Formats: sequence, C-alpha cells, structure tokens
Amino acid sequence: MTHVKLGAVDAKALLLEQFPVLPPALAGRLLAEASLVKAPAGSVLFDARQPCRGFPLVLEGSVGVSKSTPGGREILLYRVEPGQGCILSGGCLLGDTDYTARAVAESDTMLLSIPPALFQALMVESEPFRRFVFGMYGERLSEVMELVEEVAFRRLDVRLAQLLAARGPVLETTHQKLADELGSVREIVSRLLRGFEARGWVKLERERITVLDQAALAAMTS
Amino acid sequence: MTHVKLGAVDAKALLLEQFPVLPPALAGRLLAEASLVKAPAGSVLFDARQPCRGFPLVLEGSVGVSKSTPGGREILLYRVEPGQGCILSGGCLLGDTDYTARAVAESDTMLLSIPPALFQALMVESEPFRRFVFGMYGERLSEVMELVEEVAFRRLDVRLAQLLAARGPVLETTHQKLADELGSVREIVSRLLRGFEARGWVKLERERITVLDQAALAAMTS
DNA sequence: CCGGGTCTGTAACCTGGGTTCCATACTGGC
DNA sequence: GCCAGTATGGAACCCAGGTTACAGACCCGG
Repeated sequence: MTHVKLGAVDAKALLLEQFPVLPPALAGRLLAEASLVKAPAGSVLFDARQPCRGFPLVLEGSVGVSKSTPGGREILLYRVEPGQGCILSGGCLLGDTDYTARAVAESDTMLLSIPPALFQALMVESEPFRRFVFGMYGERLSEVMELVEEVAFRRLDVRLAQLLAARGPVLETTHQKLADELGSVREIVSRLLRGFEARGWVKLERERITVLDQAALAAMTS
Repeated sequence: MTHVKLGAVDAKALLLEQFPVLPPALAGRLLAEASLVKAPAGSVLFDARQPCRGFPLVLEGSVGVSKSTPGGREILLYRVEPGQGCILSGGCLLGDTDYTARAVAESDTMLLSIPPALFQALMVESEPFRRFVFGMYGERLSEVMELVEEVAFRRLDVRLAQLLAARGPVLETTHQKLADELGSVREIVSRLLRGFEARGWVKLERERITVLDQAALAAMTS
C-alpha cells in the first residue's frame, strides 16, 4: 500500500503495474493525452442522466457504481478496482447516450480519464485495448446478471453473510453503507448483524465489524 | 409476418433486412461460413455451465435469456429479438468462459450461428461488426442494470402492470410464464391479475390476457 | 466540557409476497 | 365422451423484510 505522493512518474508506474495487458507504448500515449484525476473518497464521479466525459481507468482506490431511488435507497451494481475501467462509460461513449447510474469514489481514488476521441481511436487501432475493454464488458455483464439472481432469489441474511465473509476479516464501515450496498435499509442490516453476533460469528463496534467465524458465514450460502 | 419456408435465399434477405448495419459483403461471408439453425419454440439453445459453440444472430423469432434456481424459480434477464445477437456468447467466446445463464427459444426461431474462429476474426477485421457487437453490449448492460433496480425496489404489481402495458393489448401466455419472467410464482401473478381484472383493467381467459385499460396499468409505475 | 451530528440498539407493527392446499375448468387424445 | 394433463381460482397461513419511533452512545469542534 503505497502512500507516496503521486506525480506523473508514479502515474506511469501505476499504469504499467495495474494494466499489464496494455503495451508500454500505449501506456505512454495514454499518459500524454489522457488526464490524471484525483477523486477524494465520497466524491461523485458521474451521475444518472449526465453525458459522458471520458473513459476512466482506475489506478488506485476504488469506485462504486450504484442505482438509487428517489426514496434514498441504493444498491451497488459493481465496484471498479485498480486495473479496471468503468465500462459504463464505454457504452455511453460508443452509443453517445447518458449514464444510467451513479459512480462514487469509495476511497481516495486516482484515475486516468481517456477523452472520447482518443477512446474511439484506440478502439479502432489497438487490438490489445479492444480486448481489454471487451473482456471487461463480459465480466461486468456476468456480474450484474449474477446480481439480478441474488436480489431476486437469495435472502438478505445470506447475502449479508457472503459480503462479510468476502470482505472480512475486518470491515471498517457503517451499517448504513452495507445496507446501501445490498439494496436494503439500515435497521434490517443492524438486526441481522445482531443475530450473527449472538451466534458468535462477528464482533460489532462503531464503524467496525470483525468476522470471527468466516466458515459459518460462508456456509449460509448453501 | 412472413410464413414462407426459409431457404438459403430467404436467410440472406432476412440477414440484410434485420441487420442493416452489417455491410452486404460481410453478410455474404457470414452466410457462407456460419450455420443456419432452426430452433422450435421451447428448445434450449444453451444452458449454464456449458462452453460456448458460436455467436448466434437472431433472424426470426426471439430468444429469452434467464437465470433459474434449483427450486425451479426463474427470472428473465433479457430477450434477444431479430436484428440482435446473443451477447452473452460474445463474452464466453472472448474470455473462453462458460455460460452463466440459460437461453430458450420463445417462439420458433431461426438464427445464424457464427463459429468462434470467424467471430474472433471479424472482431479484429471488421469495424462495423465491432461497433455492432459493442453497441449491443452497452445496451444489454444498461438493461440488466435497470433490471437490478426493478427487482430490488419495485413492487411486483407495478412490474407486472408494466409488462402487461408493454406487451399488450393481447398476451397469449400463461400465468406461470409471466411469473417466470418476473422472478415470482404463479399464485402471486394470478392474484395480482385478479386484482387488475376486478378493477376492469384486463380480461382473463385461459392462456390469454386482454389489456382493457393500458393507461391505468402504465400509470401504476409512478 | 458542552452540544450537535452521526452511528447503533431495540422494539412494535405492517405488509408484500411466498407456501401450501385443494377445487374447478378447459383441452386434446384415445 | 372419458380421462389425463394442464391452467386457473381461491383461501389460509406464514415470514422476511420494511416502516416508524426512540433512546443511548460515541465523536468532534467550538
């Protein structure tokens, strides 16, 4: 976990390190023509009904893409980690349509925003870049399809348990944020967590959940 | 609605008609190298955990892609109509992964199955083909993301009403099939339909639902 | 060290939707 | 015209999860 200040040089190192699939020549070009953006935790990168300004590659941190209702409820569709790009922007750029979801930096995030023209050009010229973008599309689609199934058929306690098992052993977060990730509400998440705690599977503290029995949580899935 | 028997000639006509974005030269090549497949209504084109044999373009009929649980419940992820391809296969071909869902012909369907090698070649060589495939990816992803929101936050009566309004004025289907589309069960769909009938919004008969007040159904959305 | 904001605990209550069960009715083949 | 298979009607019951409403508890800034 590097905590150095990031300049142009570090950006290049990060780009090469996080996106090994991209040939170095291309990386150089990206750094020259794309703009480096720092997004502090919590900042909104884009929102529904907005046109798309560029195709962002995440170098550091992570971005959550979610849908939300007027009533204030929310559900996380997927997370963009370092080494990935926000594929939603790809669709917007190619189809020239607006966003249909919201993207929020989940931690301090650094990303490289490829301007539309360059993105289009790369898609035509660069085979590796195309493969990269395509691969990500496929992955995302599968993920979101999976999510539909989860939301439609899996009980919330199971989904919460999965989440805890996957992200443990220690989660520094609030019940509200977990609820927003699952598409539920704070009270229910609190209630379920209490249940897990009673069974000795987790320990609860303010803004911190410690997983004590990952196996038990994971076993709920079945 | 053409009911002629379909031979090679008709396939070409259909291909050109349904896929105007593809240049005629490419269409010729596709017909020469891809295989024409007829799938009777109800036949399973592919299922989860199977590798992918080709990239199918739908010429006539329609294909439903859905997830299902061991318990027998089901939810429709999206529908592939004439002029579209099954993008899920694209991901499988490029990433060489297995399917994660099931595809069923919803009516007698005719499709053109592009073999993996040709698909890969076209993605490299043909800009219009690439644009076509890309465009579809973006669309599907948006659709499925939308579906997550619907399933997570919208009540079933509203979703059913939407479905009826969109697919009316007459639906030749069973309550079970509607349930499988929505990710619910027969009894609930029946109950809700009864409610709509009581309000004079639909008329119910065996294997047939007639929408009488589309405006009322559509208005539930808000 | 006081006070407002945020996070969590807890409980009563409600309801949408799933489960179970059975009755009825239509339909097509023999 | 009978019978098996399928589609629908209808009700009792249950429960996961959402709503509402507070009360502490912690945390930070002034």
